[in-house]
Amino acid sequence: MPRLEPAALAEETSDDLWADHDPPASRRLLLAAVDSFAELGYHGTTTRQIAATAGMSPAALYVHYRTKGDLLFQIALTAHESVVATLHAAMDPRAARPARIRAMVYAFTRWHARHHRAARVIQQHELAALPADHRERVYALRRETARMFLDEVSAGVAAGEFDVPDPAGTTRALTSLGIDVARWYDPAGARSPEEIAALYAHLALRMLGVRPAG
Amino acid sequence: MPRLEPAALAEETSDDLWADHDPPASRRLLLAAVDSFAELGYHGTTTRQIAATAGMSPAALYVHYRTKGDLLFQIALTAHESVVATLHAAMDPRAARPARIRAMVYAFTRWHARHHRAARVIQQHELAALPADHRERVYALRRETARMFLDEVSAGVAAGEFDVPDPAGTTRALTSLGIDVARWYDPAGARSPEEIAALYAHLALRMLGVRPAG
DNA sequence: CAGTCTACTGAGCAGTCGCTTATTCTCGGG
DNA sequence: CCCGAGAATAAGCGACTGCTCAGTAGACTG
Repeated sequence: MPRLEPAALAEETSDDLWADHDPPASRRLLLAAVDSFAELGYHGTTTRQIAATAGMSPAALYVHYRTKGDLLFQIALTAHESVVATLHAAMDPRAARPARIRAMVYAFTRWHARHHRAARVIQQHELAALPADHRERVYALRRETARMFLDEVSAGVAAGEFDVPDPAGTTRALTSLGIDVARWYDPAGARSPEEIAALYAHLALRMLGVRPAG
Repeated sequence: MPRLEPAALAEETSDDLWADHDPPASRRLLLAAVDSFAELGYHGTTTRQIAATAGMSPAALYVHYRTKGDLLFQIALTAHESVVATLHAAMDPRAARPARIRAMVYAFTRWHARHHRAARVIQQHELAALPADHRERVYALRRETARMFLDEVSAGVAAGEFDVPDPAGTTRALTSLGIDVARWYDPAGARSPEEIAALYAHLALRMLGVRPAG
């Protein structure tokens, strides 16, 4: 099991995705929406539920958000931007290749465990409920994430540091592994986000054909 | 890239999950429901949509199914039973360990690509819409699937054939990888279910620390 | 040809949905 | 003390939801 530098990786990005969301009432609505969307789905959640969870009347939601879909868009945009920021922060340009991709997988996986509620909302197929232009903004961030992983893997293959017959497919598997953590992760479960992330970073290096150097 | 025996693996289970569902009208409703649930989610789908897709009046649905939730249950049960059957068929008791787990990952992954619509329905968190006893029957099948993989990995570790520091976590990763295929798989995409399955079987062996024997 | 059964439909009920509107509350500044 | 402005509410609109039910069409029985 590879050792990671927990201190260096721990706090690149804020723990609370919605920390800088003001005013407080608007933030409470967002939090309520994330929880409810994650558990019951976008269509399974009513605006009345969200408002009630936030301790407000049904109409209060429309003081802060134009529509229910607008709430979903705010969640999706914030979450995807956070993923991209987390990845950028994890990529130390001075680090060697295996260490860098390890840090990326670690950060990516840990993000999906920590923010599993938000991650569930955006990975369920309910982004289809968004208007096309909003959906496209989210997809652009998603493509950026995929590209960061693929560039790193491809460069490693070109440099002979990775042994990967199918870089695109393997990269897809790498990211898929991290994303799916949000589906099954249980805060009451045995493993912490950091333990899962460390395991997955280790598995990623194996998938890339990196011999365990020590 | 390991070679798999496509002939031996290809047709253990029927291609059509709903083949033995009679009468035809009931089957058409099921198919319509799977498509619609997969695309719009359980709560995002209306009984009128399902009936219309099946070419019937809204009330016709209730001739064949007690409730909308009953439709979801039939889908979930059929799909999960198919997964278990597919896995059992893939486990050749005479095969050596690495070949057996490779065949399991191959079959499991290919199932999730082939039946990505059904897989999406049952993996979205909408099984929560089922009554507790029905949900429990589905979860039992899911536990059986997980146990089959864990038993195989554990036995391989005990026999010294696999090099796995964390068998439970690695097994979870193995299955998670296959399940998540249903989320991103696109029939119009570059890779066939068989190609994805072969890649994932290969990656699984790497994750288990099996040296590429040839 | 009368009687029976089954698959199916048209019409609609009671309740809920997202969202709007008119009104009241709250509170800092003059 | 009153005022203006944004935050929040009560009430409710029109559309739609899952589901029901009385009734129809058509194939089978005797």
